[in-house]
Amino acid sequence: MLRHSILEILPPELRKEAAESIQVMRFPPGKILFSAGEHCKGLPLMLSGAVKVQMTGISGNSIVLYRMGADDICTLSIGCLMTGYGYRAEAFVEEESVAALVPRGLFDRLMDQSAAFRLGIMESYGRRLDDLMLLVEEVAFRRMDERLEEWLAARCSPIHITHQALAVELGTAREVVSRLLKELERKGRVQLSRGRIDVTGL
Amino acid sequence: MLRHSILEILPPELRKEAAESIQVMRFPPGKILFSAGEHCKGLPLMLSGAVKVQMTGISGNSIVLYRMGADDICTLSIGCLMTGYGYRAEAFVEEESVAALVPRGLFDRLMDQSAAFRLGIMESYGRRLDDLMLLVEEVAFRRMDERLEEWLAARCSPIHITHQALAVELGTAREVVSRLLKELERKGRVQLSRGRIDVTGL
DNA sequence: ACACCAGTGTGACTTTATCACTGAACTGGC
DNA sequence: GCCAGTTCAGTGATAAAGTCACACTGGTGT
Repeated sequence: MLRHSILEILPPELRKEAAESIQVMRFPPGKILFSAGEHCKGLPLMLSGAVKVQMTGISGNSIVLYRMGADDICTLSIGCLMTGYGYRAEAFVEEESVAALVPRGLFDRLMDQSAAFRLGIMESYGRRLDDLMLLVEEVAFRRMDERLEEWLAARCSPIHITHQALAVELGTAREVVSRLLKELERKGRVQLSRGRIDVTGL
Repeated sequence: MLRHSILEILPPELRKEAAESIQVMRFPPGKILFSAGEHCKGLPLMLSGAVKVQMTGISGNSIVLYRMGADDICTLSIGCLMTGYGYRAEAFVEEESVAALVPRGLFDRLMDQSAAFRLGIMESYGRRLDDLMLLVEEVAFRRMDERLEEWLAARCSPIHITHQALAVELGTAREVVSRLLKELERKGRVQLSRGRIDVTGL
């Protein structure tokens, strides 16, 4: 417990409080950490695993905004905690994850007393901002076929995903993904089957 | 000097240090606060005015990411200061602005010793994150004609802007804006002239 | 009065999004 | 095994948006 991450380098008094008030939770893949509209119950500090954060527009379409991994603090939750508004996005556990749920009071004390904790927070914010800026640029200006090929090239070959899920990754429509993939298959670059893409050469 | 904002509620010792090490600067409209690739020289804390932050993609197209106003701290600069990387975007002064340039050392001390300052930082980050998430959704899923009409409706009538600049606001191409505006003019909703749009009814 | 140039208009074409529907592949029950 | 229900994938038709190329126009300065 509390073996990892930012929390292990706290000064002794804080470590004690942390050990007492922090809830460490384990989330299985598929679990929804929070959904849109919901209110924040505590600040998740990721100790391990992978969580994707995605958002659904008024149109009903969704897009993956970014992913959180070990040592990330959920910046979205900080915002919700501060403002009291509900979440604007939803978080979906992709790989078995362990997260420490930091209550508000402790969070404030940590911010007050640990420079290392503050640094961790700032880094998480920085990463998120960067991710989102890059995403805006991608979505606004880059071509779909390029983005799709990059996405495919970035993972290892038997990729298990549906066209619908891939469309959410890229922020487009399922049909668009289907057509582009079919085109790639015609060119002999991938091989398609239900729920699976084999990359044969990019 | 230091009459405003977060800085006026600091404890006395910090106020003194702040007054000594902070440079208050005045920027005229049109001035570029920083551009892409540049390195961060100090943390701008906006005291008044308006600055727009925009980014240019590899394609050469640009998009306005968000705007900063009074009491905003430039979150992008925090990231640059921490990581040492250059800016990914550029900041353009729209209205005469006054900003306090906080050096790194003072920033760390402020974070350490002022809860109010920390809160201000977190709020700025929260706003930015929110702005960007909303923008991603807009760009990815919403129709251009709707977005254009909303943009027009949100300001008061003789709007002085070129189609090119409007395209950057919305993250699209100049031609698209020209055509949509022409269409609106045909419908009698706006009246177009060089560098100017009169909204006659939306 | 003329040259120059930023700003605008538009045709032709490509890419992407949307709608509507078909069929194919898995699932669970019987 | 066979069938019904469901999820996933393919595709035509059409509309919206982006790209490229080029013409025109209104203002500026000389």
